[in-house]
Amino acid sequence: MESRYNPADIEQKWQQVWNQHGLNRTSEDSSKEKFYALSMFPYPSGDLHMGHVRNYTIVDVIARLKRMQGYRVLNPMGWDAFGLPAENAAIERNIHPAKWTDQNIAQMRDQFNQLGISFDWDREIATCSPDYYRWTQWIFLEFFKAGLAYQKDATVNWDPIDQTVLANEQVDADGKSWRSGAIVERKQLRQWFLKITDYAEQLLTDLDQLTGWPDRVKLMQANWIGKSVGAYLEFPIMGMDEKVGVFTTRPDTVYGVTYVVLAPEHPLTQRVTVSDRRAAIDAFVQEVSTQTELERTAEDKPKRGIPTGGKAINPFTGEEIPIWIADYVLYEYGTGAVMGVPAHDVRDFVFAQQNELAIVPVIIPEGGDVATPLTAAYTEPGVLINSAEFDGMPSPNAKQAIIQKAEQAGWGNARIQYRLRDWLISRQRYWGAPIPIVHCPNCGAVADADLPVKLPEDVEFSGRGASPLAKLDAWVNVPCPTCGAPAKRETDTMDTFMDSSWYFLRYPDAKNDHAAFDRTKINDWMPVDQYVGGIEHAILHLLYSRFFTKVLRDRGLLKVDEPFQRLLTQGMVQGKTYKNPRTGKYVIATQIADLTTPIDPETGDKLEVVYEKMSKSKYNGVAPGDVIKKYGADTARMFILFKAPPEKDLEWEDADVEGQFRFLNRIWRLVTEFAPGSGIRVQGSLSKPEKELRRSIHIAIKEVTEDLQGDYQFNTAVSEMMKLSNALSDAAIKESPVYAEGIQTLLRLLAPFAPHIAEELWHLLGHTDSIHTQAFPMLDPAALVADEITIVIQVMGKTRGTIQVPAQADKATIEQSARESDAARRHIDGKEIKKVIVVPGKLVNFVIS
RNA sequence: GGGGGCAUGGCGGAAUGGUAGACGCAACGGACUUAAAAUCCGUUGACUGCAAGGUCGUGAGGGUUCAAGUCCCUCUGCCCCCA
Repeated sequence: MESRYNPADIEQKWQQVWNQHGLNRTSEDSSKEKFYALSMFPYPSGDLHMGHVRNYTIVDVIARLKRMQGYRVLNPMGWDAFGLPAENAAIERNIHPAKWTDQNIAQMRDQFNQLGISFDWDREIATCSPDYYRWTQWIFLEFFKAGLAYQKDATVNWDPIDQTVLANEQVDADGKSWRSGAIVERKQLRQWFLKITDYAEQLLTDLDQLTGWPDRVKLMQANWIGKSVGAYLEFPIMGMDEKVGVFTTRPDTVYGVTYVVLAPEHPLTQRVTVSDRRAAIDAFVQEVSTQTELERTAEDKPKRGIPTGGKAINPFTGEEIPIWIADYVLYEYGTGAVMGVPAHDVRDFVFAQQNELAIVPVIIPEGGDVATPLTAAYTEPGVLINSAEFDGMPSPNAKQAIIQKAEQAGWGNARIQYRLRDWLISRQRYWGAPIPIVHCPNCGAVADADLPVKLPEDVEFSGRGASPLAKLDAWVNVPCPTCGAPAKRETDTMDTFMDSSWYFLRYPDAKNDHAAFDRTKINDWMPVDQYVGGIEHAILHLLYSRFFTKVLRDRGLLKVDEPFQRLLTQGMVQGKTYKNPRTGKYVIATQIADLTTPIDPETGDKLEVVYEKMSKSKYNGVAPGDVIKKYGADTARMFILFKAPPEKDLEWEDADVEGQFRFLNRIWRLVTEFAPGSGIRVQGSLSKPEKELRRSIHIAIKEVTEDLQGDYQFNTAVSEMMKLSNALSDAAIKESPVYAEGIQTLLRLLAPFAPHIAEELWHLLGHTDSIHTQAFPMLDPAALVADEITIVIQVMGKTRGTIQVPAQADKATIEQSARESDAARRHIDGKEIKKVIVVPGKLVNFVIS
């Protein structure tokens, strides 16, 4: 039975067999419990990279494990196939986005199969296919019907040379267009939004349901939603029947308001500006309009603002206060205006000092004094002063009391505000799902229920001018679905996050051509039991998917509150880079003479060796195909699983890949050298070495099973298999049925991790059915029982040695043996023992004087 | 600036408050070989000792405890999110 382990021979063979037997097809056996394993679907760039390999390997182990544990498992795959790169390829290489995307998908599907990932390809989806995006459009219309989709003006990046709208990714760090190099302008355009803010509170509170999510992801979402509790207050404008509305979390400081600030874009800006300030204000507004939000609000930048000349009244004090505009106040955020309380807000303090605005302290520390003049803002809660009838009141009470007064007087009310803003889904691009709306001069925006609204295929891609769709008159001009009058199609397409916010709902019923999904099927399979993907999606994709799920639930289309039960965010795969610390340049490894003391071949500088995310520009990428060719998919999988815990970054190291290849070779030899024994039923009494080996076997089962429960510690699971493999090689009882049990157990433990070699060896042992249809090894607790156990001897908490005692020894016996041990006597003889702590099964600690 | 996380041998990483460094990589020594590769056996935290053993040791400092990598406080460094 001797042969060499040659992955190339066996991997393709088994992949074909599994395919033929439909081993990866989702079981519909309703007597089994369901398990929905999901990987974040990739953008079909054409090349599988190591990050993908890691993601999909992790999910595949889980899926294979759950199948062996008797679940019916849904493990689907699809393509997040709309988006900019396809359109760029069209512009640059004159290939149609659809064709380019299809080619890439075919290539990547092939690469997936080489890895031995057990996807159910019968349920494959591509978001760019009309069979799919017709339902994206349908879901958009559900939002539209529910009043959750609306239009308003918003800012876009505008390339003045190419006369086109740019995506954020097409604007470089200097604010220039990727194509024309022109400075990008900001322009207002009427665009579609989804009212995610209506669900802000639910999206926040339901985070508590997500017990299987990493805390930091939940925290990131909570921060993103950004709930703040406070008050809405209105400041009447002098000489006008208008008010400036502001939101504040500190209504207790309202007596310290010495000015109000409007966002430059605020409609009131023009109206409150006095004539001799007009020119200055217009110039400022113009200047600010070219700045990005980040530039305007960055904390290290000076806050710039100018007075409008207009005045408002602080209704609480009755005093006149100036109205300013400033770059750091954003119109999109909150009410687009803020009240200035320099004494108690850091930013306002700086702003007031710069601009010589009044600073009136109204809060002092409890039992403290007013520092005059104030040298910094006092931002803590405290006790009110200079606040009329509220003087002496502590901040928390004052907040309530002041809100109450505002409500009675009609000056404002309590309000909760969220940082979260409505989701802008319009994209002025071709390669996306068209928004199924017709604009009619009589009826306004009308839903086009005749889905799909297909993307026209005969389109010209120049990267210039309006979106390719807007230029197709025949496509744009249609009769209104309601009144029949000549009308125009919406030419914007949807943000690709729309496509990916519901794809997990399509898999359970991927081929349905009369509905997005069948209610029974969706309620059967949802929620996803384990979702795995990169941390980069911690906020947007996951938040949008949660939002969609809740809206569809409220439309009566499904039952779950939350789409993803458990979430695992896997770490990056990093490659070894050689970096010149002086020039900051990366050097290709093959150009370095001696890798142990790397020297820059051009400059002679000593190179730094660091691990960074794999990328072409850093020359540190490792192609999955190359690794598979050299070592096989099983080795690649084992390496990735063993090298680091799944949520941590993983440093690609060729020597460690070799290590895993060696391990699989050891298993290969172990099994091929083993003559199948007399069966694995263990009967009668076992010899001592048999008992010990059997104990090792069942410890491995226990540890691997525990490592794969909940937290998925693949790295330690692999090391437990290594221990078992070591124990089997060391065993002197190769003829024993216990040894046979060990070999078979090892293979079944290994099957989810290295599916090909496990299958091959399983068949070499004479089995005719697939190892992947076997039950995962079950723990026999009786096998774990040892006759003797090791007890640690400590003196004053320091370990001094160990003793062996019978497993069933009681406390007194253990203590007695411990006292008599050499280890203890060396340190306790002649000393007074003050206390003895006996932890049965663990240790004895002597406390001496 | 606010919030969160992390820090363990030469390296990746293990350790329900109970023998720190499992498992692997690298390194070193040995066996096999004409030689090498592969494989197998052994050593490998530091210091000390002929040995048995001892002392120190999980970023730094303090604390709780019979016992701390693990819990609490302060600090330093790095990473992430938000601003």
